[in-house]
Amino acid sequence: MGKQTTEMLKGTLEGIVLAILAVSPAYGYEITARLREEGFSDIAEGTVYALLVRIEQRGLVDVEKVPSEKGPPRKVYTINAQGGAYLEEFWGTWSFLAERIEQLHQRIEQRTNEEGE
Amino acid sequence: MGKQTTEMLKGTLEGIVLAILAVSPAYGYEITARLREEGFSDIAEGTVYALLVRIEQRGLVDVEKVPSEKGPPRKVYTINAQGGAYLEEFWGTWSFLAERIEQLHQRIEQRTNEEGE
DNA sequence: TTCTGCTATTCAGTGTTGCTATCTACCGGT
DNA sequence: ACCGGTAGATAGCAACACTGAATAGCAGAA
Repeated sequence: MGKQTTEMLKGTLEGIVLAILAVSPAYGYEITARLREEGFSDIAEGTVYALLVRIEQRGLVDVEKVPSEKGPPRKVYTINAQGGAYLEEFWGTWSFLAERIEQLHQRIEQRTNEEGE
Repeated sequence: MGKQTTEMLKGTLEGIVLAILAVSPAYGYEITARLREEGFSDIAEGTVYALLVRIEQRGLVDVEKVPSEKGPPRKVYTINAQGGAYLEEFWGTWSFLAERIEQLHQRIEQRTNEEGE
């Protein structure tokens, strides 16, 4: 994965994971798998587990231990009210940023085209 | 500024500044001002200067000292070929991320609406 | 002159975050 | 008994944005 991607994920990965949990509860290993399905192919497992610990400590998710047929018990994470509020805020922040950047992008594309004419 | 915004800026602010420089060369103080105009109202000056040092050391910009009528000489930054390439990559990375997140967002909005019906 | 205010840059220290690498642990099949 | 897949935890590292303060030059007011 590019270094740019890594840095850009900072601050967004948390929201992405919460968004995934908003679709349906999941445990760490599963979340990693879903991330890969979503196209985030190279997110390290360690990263996800560390992130889950963080959002649990902040009280954004509820946790339940569920025995697994295969391997050790799973920690299933469910987004709660506080997490929902945080996610709402996340979308707001994201939209703000995305709009400004999109504007900049378009302004430059325009400039580049004008130069070419 | 919200903590979410701060974290989200990581990895994007660099691209944003390069994008601003792609529109036209500028010096630090001016860049801060432009950022505020663009809507990034609370970015600290110290942050911008530190970032400029970084991109200069990576050779993404050319620097020229220009005397100022007011205050100390200005360091005018111009984006160069390498910086242009980096910026191209930035747009790619950004588009990738923005698409995935937008997808997730829409999936959740949809789900929420279905629930309400 | 001295002080204040604006322009302009620099720097040390801090906190958050994602990555790497490694470790533990449980289970089924060979 | 061993290995591969499932599942989770952790220590150390690097990158980045923020805070707060210091430095520096010049103009006009007190």
